[in-house]
Amino acid sequence: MPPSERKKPAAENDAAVPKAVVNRLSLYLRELQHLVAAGSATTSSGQLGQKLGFTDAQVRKDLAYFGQFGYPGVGYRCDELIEAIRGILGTNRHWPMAIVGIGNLGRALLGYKGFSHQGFRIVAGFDADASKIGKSIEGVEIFDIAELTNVVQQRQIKLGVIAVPAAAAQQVADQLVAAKVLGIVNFAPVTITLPEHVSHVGVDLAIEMEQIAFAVVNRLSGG
Amino acid sequence: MPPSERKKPAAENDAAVPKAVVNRLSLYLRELQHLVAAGSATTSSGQLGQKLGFTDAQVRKDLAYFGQFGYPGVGYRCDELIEAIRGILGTNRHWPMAIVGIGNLGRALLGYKGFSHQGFRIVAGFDADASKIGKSIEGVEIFDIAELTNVVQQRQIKLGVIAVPAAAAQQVADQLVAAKVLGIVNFAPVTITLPEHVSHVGVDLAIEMEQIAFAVVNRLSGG
DNA sequence: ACATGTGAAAAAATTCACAGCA
DNA sequence: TGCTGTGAATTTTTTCACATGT
Repeated sequence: MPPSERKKPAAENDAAVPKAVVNRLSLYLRELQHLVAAGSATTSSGQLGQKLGFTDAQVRKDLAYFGQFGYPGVGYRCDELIEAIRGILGTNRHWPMAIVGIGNLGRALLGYKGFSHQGFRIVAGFDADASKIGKSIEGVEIFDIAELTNVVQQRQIKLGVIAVPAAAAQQVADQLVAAKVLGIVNFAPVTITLPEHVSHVGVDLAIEMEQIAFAVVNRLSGG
Repeated sequence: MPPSERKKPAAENDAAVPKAVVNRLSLYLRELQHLVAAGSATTSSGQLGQKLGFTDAQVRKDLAYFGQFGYPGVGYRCDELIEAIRGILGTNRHWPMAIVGIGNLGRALLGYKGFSHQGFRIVAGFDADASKIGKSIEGVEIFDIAELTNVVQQRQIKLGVIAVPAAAAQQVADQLVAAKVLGIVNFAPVTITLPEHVSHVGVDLAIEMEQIAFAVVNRLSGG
């Protein structure tokens, strides 16, 4: 019998969960999946923390936001903790998603293998370039961006990924919001403005490089 | 006369600068460059913060880690602050870099236009696949990964980008370290272990999607 | 008048340290 | 014994609020 929620109804309105905690949760999940692939059945906060560069207390405190998942004196059963974290993150559900902008980055995202394991399925691509429309790339149909609202509704798309140039990003974001996606990941190097009820995450490849440059210039090893 | 450093020698050993501060610095820089492109000569902590969703005090405190860059009663001169931040981040230098792994993502990175504006120049690609070696993609020569050490030294490559499958990432990281790169950006979905003196940043596309899933499931709008 | 820069206060996140259970 | 879960202490980060400079 898994101790899934000996106390807390997993993600109650207790307190706002810091974004950093959610990010670490994803790292724990990734590490747990590697552990299972390597044949481990159980692990501990100490082992998990060591692999990722966190303290054992941090691992336990992070999990404590959501419930009690371990066995005192023993540790955590990997498969149970994986399922618990997937439930918390929502990656045990199906997430139909669309990529908008089929340039170099858009194509790379269409072919990325890592999404399917966490419930993300790319069910449409969009572009304004007539030479791409109607084609199928990596098994995904590419539509005219003018069809976005229709296709998002027909295919029940919940998440949109913006991979267009900066100048077009806000307009694409507006179209995705109008089509009623629930969340947006923005790869364009610009800040987009969205209504409160639409979640978003921004990823800027140049900014990641800038972080490494700073770390090097200041001789830091941080990750 | 810019007030560049009325007090602090920009990035002294005062105190460790939080990673979150450095990340926001990159966002300020991006926003300032958009402001200049839009014709603004000056801005203020309030305006900058509003565009990015931070308070004015936060913007000022972040900059205060590195010196005094503003004019009381006036604000900041965009061009001066841009140069100051570029100096802090180190993006006013030249950063020869290499992409290891010329799959979908590697190719997208080779063609990414956003790097050159911040001093990053891709001067080599590496792959183990004989059909790619010797070719030129997006104007970048692709070498056999066995040549990594030689090429890194010949071309004075300072940063390495890992875009290989998870199973090969640690080995590639070790090769980059042996070739004496100063920093590594890892796109493989695995935690890599590096010596203390090599800086690193990890970017996992699936984890970014997981963050959006969590935000949606918990009806958050955070970015 | 207006916006910076900065001590002081407040809030948040992390680490400590130990009771309790397997 | 070994490891979790968690209050308490500590450290870090953010916000406040105002003296200072233009």
